[in-house]
Amino acid sequence: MTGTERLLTIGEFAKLTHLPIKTLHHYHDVEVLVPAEVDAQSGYRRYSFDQVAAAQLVRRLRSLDMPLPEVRQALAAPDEAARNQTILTYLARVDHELTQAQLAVRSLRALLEQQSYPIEIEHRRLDAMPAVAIEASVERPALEAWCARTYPLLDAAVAAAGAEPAGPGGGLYSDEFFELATGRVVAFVPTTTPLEATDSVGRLPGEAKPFVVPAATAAVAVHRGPFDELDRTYGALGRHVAERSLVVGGPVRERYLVSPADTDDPYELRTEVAWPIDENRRNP
Amino acid sequence: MTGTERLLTIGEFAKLTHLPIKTLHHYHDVEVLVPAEVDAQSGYRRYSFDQVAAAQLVRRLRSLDMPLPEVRQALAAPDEAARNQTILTYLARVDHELTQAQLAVRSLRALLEQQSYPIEIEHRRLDAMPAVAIEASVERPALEAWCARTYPLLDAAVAAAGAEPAGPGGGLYSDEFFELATGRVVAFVPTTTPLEATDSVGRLPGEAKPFVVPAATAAVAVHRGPFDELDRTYGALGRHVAERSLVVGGPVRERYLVSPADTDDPYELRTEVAWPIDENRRNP
DNA sequence: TTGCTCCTCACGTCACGTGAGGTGGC
DNA sequence: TTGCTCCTCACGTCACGTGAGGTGGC
Repeated sequence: MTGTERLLTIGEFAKLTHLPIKTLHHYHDVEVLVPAEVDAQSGYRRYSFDQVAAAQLVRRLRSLDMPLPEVRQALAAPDEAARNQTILTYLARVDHELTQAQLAVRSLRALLEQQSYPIEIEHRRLDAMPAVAIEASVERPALEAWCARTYPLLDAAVAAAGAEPAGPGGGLYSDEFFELATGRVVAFVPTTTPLEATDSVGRLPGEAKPFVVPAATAAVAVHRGPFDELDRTYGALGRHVAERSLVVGGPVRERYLVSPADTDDPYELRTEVAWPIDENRRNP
Repeated sequence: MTGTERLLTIGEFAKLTHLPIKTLHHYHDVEVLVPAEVDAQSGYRRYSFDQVAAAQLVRRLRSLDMPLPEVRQALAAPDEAARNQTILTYLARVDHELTQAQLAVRSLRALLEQQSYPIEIEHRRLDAMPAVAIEASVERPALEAWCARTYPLLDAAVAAAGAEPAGPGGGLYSDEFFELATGRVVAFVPTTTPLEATDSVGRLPGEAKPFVVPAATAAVAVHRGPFDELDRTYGALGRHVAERSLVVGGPVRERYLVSPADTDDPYELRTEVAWPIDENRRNP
């Protein structure tokens, strides 16, 4: 019996942690779980008992699909409080995604049972609107989080300018956003009067800028329900436009009549989708 | 205006369905969504309006992580009823997994908050037990489903033999099962008396065979809670055994004192884990 | 005619899993 | 000494994503 604790072979460690050997190899490669000791001659990995707890944590985090780089960071946290904070933040994200997924299941069941409402489309003249806007290149999966950050900034900018919002916020979506899954998005909040560009320090904080949502004629429909069902409304609008050989006249715009800021129930959401058309031209 | 409906370019189709062009390419490659028409000269893909609904279904199924081969099968179903059945079956699976994931989140939160109970280990002599058993090579992720199928078969076999179960069912788990994530598993249900091998037709239905769970001395602990937290108990047992330089004497065995057949709440589950040890030998 | 859209092909990514072929340890 | 455990290395998998380099369509 020496003072040094017994070390475990990779096979023993696998049995204790319920992590397959090949997975442990991988975690060594990417430095998520580095063995306490590696035999210089044979290359045999040896793990300490103290690594069992870490390995079990990795297994749990991976079962919740935390990416390995994030797992590595969590394990490398300076103290337990910091580590727990990282993990709890991630768990909040997972919680939210699980709720979304459950809604998606419900939604798909409803779709299969033909419970979906008919989509009504009308043509409407949209007047130009003064607004405050933030523009960015956004990746599709990050859109929701981006909006959650951006609209409060816009509201703050409107308030800071001493103005009033003139209606619900909205967004313009470039074609690339849909075709390449990443592209320009303009988020705007309309104002009663046009704002001037920053003429005194702090007038429009952050990236917010005065903006005019251009006038347009558009095919318009109101989408009811969660954002990830928007494809149904887009499909109906696109079909409507294409069947009539109408020419698209600019980026699609959405207005958030009932937004996530107004309700927690995705089925209460109301989104106006406007598909601008060029009245002076037709497709052959 | 001809009788043929207008077809959509891939860009238009992407916009309507919210599927990126690159993803549509991939779905063409693997024949999940084959364009209605492909221009022989240019290779340009053309999609029909009728494909929009299918594409939206694919998007929804993929957002729920249905593998593409399954998506293809669902779309290829002979009629709508068959298609819906396939999808609903999958949705039930997803529902279950989402619930499990939510439990995993809760469990991890509890772990971080140190809410875990202490694990008590005792050494115990386990007598040999007559039983009925089914043996198979099982992959780790499929274990739960395999057990759900197998134990009812064993119960039926015991009943068919006119015998009585002599206690809760259990399993023997080979080392490869843990180390390679796939290996031999024996599921058994103990019987009051030894059964004879099939001596009349139908005596022991299916793959069920008479079996004797060998006697052993073991370090034993009772695990409380969901199966995917079993690594905690395995870690404690493994540490206990290794620290005392005990030699492992055969496959780990579990007994399902309170099993999923008895409760729907994973926190009510009780699993006895026995780690056999060889009393006549010691590690150096 | 000029952009713009679309094309193919090869390679990258993420987290492993799957052998092949070979060596170390009790 | 014989298995058994463990090793590395290269390649495969799944569902795309990322350029490079090039052509078609209005």
